[in-house]
Amino acid sequence: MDSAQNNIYVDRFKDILKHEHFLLGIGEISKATGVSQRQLRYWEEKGYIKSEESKDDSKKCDHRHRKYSHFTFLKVSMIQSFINDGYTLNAAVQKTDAHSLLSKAVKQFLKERILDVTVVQNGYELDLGSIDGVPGKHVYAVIQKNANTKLILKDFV
Amino acid sequence: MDSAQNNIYVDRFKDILKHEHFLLGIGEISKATGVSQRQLRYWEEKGYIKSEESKDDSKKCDHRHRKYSHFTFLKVSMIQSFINDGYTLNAAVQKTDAHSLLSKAVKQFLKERILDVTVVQNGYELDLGSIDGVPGKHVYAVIQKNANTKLILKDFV
DNA sequence: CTTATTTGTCAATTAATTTGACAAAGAAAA
DNA sequence: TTTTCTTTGTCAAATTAATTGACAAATAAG
Repeated sequence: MDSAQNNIYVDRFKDILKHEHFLLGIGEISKATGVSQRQLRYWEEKGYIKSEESKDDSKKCDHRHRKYSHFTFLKVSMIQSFINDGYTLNAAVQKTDAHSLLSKAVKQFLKERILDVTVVQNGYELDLGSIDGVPGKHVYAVIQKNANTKLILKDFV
Repeated sequence: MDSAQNNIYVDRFKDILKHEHFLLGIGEISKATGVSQRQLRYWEEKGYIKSEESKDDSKKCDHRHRKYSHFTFLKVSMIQSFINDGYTLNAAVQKTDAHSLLSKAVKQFLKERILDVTVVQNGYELDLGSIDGVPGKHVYAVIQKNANTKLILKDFV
């Protein structure tokens, strides 16, 4: 992956990361979050969460299985986290909505800042690009199995 | 989110990121990747990909709907990307398997390096922690809507 | 205590997936 | 080219999973 093999894989990976968009069924959301299907349907009825069907009028055919975005999955996880700590449903939703864009920001970071990838011993090194005030260098994240991920500065040619 | 509100949300978010584990049905994988359900079943039959059912003997009950991990979703996306460019199925799988751990490395990075989150104008600032050779400072990712995500160095108290 | 919100459960219906089989298209080999 | 092997499409019958609607129970709020 250091040379020619590099772009053949990395460019595809970046492209997949950038465009990935999958939906989850109610059963999968329920299992992964611990929120029952009955709760999910009720929360949707009350407008706290949205399924693709409730967003798009063209998909509003009866008896269609609900599909949820990964964004909604995280939202449900967050609401449930607050509920587990004693918040009411309404309060949990309010707390969750206050920073609903954080998950999108993290995705934006990944899409914009993974510039390149190199293979290293037991892992990978991500090129995160330049950092303000340090010209001629890039920040790299060194990610290795059984080691703490660390950041380093290296000359960028 | 700058003060007391902070941890109430950020710690939950980090925890959710760290432990999120959802599965996808064959229909969702197929729609999101453009690979037909017939192909996915065949690829599994040939051992190129695995569903949860094919991993875990205890789940090997007949007629159960297949579930795939996000890791497998990315793998299928990658295989399809190679196939779209003219690779045979076998070659596409080989190319894909060569760096199958990259997606896990990226997840590891997120889990280990998002130390804190602060609200800024139109976005968020992620504390990515210290960087080798620059004591007393942390790297921050400033993520704003309608702006390129940038990295900055700031004193860390 | 009374009312409103939220969730569990059941039954009947509809949707989505499973398996198995056969055919057809595509790639590799003779 | 011809033959063979790999890969995918399609169909039907069976099975699993989700849908809606309703009622009851549990929980929170007034």
